[in-house]
Amino acid sequence: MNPYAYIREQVIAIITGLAEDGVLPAGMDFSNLAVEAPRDPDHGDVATNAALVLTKQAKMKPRDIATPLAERLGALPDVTAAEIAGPGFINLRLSEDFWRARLMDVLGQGVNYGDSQMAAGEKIIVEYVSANPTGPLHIGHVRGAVYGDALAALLSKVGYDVCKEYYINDAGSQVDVLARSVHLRYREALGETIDAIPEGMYPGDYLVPVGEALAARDGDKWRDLDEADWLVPLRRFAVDAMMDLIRDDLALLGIEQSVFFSEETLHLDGGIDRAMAALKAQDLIYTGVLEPPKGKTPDDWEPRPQTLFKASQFGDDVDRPLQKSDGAWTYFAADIAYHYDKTQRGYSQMVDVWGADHGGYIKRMKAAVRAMSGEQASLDVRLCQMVRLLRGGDVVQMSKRSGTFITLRELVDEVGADVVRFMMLTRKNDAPLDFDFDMAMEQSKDNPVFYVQYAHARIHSVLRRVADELPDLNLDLNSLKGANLSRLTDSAEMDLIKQMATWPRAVEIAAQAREPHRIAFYLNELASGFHVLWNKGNAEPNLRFIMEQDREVTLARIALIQGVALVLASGLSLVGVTPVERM
RNA sequence: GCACCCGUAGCUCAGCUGGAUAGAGCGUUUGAUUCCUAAUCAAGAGGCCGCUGGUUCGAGUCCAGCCGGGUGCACCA
Repeated sequence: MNPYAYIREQVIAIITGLAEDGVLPAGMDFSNLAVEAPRDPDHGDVATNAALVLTKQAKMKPRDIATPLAERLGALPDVTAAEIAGPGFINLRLSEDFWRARLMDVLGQGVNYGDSQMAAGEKIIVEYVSANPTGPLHIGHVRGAVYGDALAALLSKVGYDVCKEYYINDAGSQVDVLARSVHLRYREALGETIDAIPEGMYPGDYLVPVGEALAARDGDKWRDLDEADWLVPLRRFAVDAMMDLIRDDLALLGIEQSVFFSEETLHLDGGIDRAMAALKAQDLIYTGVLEPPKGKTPDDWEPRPQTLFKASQFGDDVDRPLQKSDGAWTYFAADIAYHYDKTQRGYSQMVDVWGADHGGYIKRMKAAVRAMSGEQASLDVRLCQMVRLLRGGDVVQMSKRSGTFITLRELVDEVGADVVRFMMLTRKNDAPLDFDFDMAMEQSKDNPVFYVQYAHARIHSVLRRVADELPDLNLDLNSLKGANLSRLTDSAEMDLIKQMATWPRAVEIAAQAREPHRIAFYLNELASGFHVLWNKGNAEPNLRFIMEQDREVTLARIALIQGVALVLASGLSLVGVTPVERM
């Protein structure tokens, strides 16, 4: 149960009752009515702003609303105190048994605790990574990959039917360059000496095995042909090889997308034509000449008629070209077709995860989605800001040209997938992030991953120990559900239960905001709550988890920390981090 | 020149979509280890929430305008 949602229902029921009794006007709008935890715990367990938000509608003073409301709230069985505070807040204290019942929720639902029906099976598509298939993934891709994957998991948790998708840019000129680079490596594999990789080709060693594989499969079949004869088949071969590489890279982070959508298919099977026809049918395409960009005009600027999409009708700054001067479709046209395809597949909610350098592209893409779906579909673009690598306090400079960029594989090899995933979620996605190698390697509370994992491992350490010391005590979940939780009375114990009780709400808020980093922050706080209780046991031996002379209290405390372990484990798996049991 | 993102403690950042006396970690000062993992915990100091107006019972949060930082700006992907 989500205690805040539950109390909110009670508040609304009471207000409705008061309206029936003529104390308050009927038919008021409750959309702004909030029930949440007050910042200051001294103000109670939950607080509601009901009297404040209704004051205008009811044409009554906040306190005149709050007084009868608080009176009836105070009479609820779960409420031990209801007081009016400040400008008209009502602060409620809930009974300890109410909170203890929340621990039962956790034990009863296990890792499913916190699942929500917020989205009730709605379809949503999350597209992320979508790196060009021209080489292995590097550090710049990692953040979007982790963010997108964690977001997808979070959306599933609240009931969405999520499709995780990768858009393969396999139709542009960069894959021609890839094919030529592979042809070069192929000739090399057949025994030719290649001095230096020419300017404008991909120099990376990762293409050496691709050339070798091609030679092994096809022999010298392609060696002496004209480029026109090998470009298309080699492009396909090379892209497939790169996608295998990329899938392997993603697997290192535990990321597995279900659909890999090829841009090329849109060109081949008429997908672009269909999308363009849909726009044309609404008279949103025309031929025109764009103004030169303000500020710095490109040197080779010349006015030329182009096929344009009326993006400005849908909130974009200017209309956008769909065809290049040579008549070929622009990337934007293909992108429109790709999103059109998503709508045709039944997705009216789309999330795209992009790098911050694509920020200027958002308006036109959202405009296109709105236009071609007749305002039925919406696109949400989440930008991930840059990641700076720090080592020894210095920024690690990276440049593709000098070959000093760090690959995803190198990063995972050095610090491990768990650390990479968690660290990438310690900032909200639209804030720049510093990834500090020294902190990532640190095995202390400086490292947030270890801090949370340590709490989980510590709990399992206790569980092992109690099994050892009290072997006849039954610790399975059913026995724990029978524990006498009224033996949990210490403030640190109750605080921990209250923290667990906020998990369902934390999940929903994070999903609504599409901010999985909130999960990482929640886990840090829950881990902290556990460490506090642990240390309290150090100072006061009667607060330890294992009390050999008092099996009843031991069982209750084991139930408590088992609950914490369950929430930690489900939160960690939500962000894709292993809940280790031993460290 | 325009668009988007950011500006909160010495540093790095949260702040639950408008709530009460603005929080955490690092760093700093002080303290806790015969004890279930001290890989941890407790306490103190530290603030013009970039600036100025506006909206209202109430603004770090919303709006406008400035200032400062980042990203991007026909046909490339």
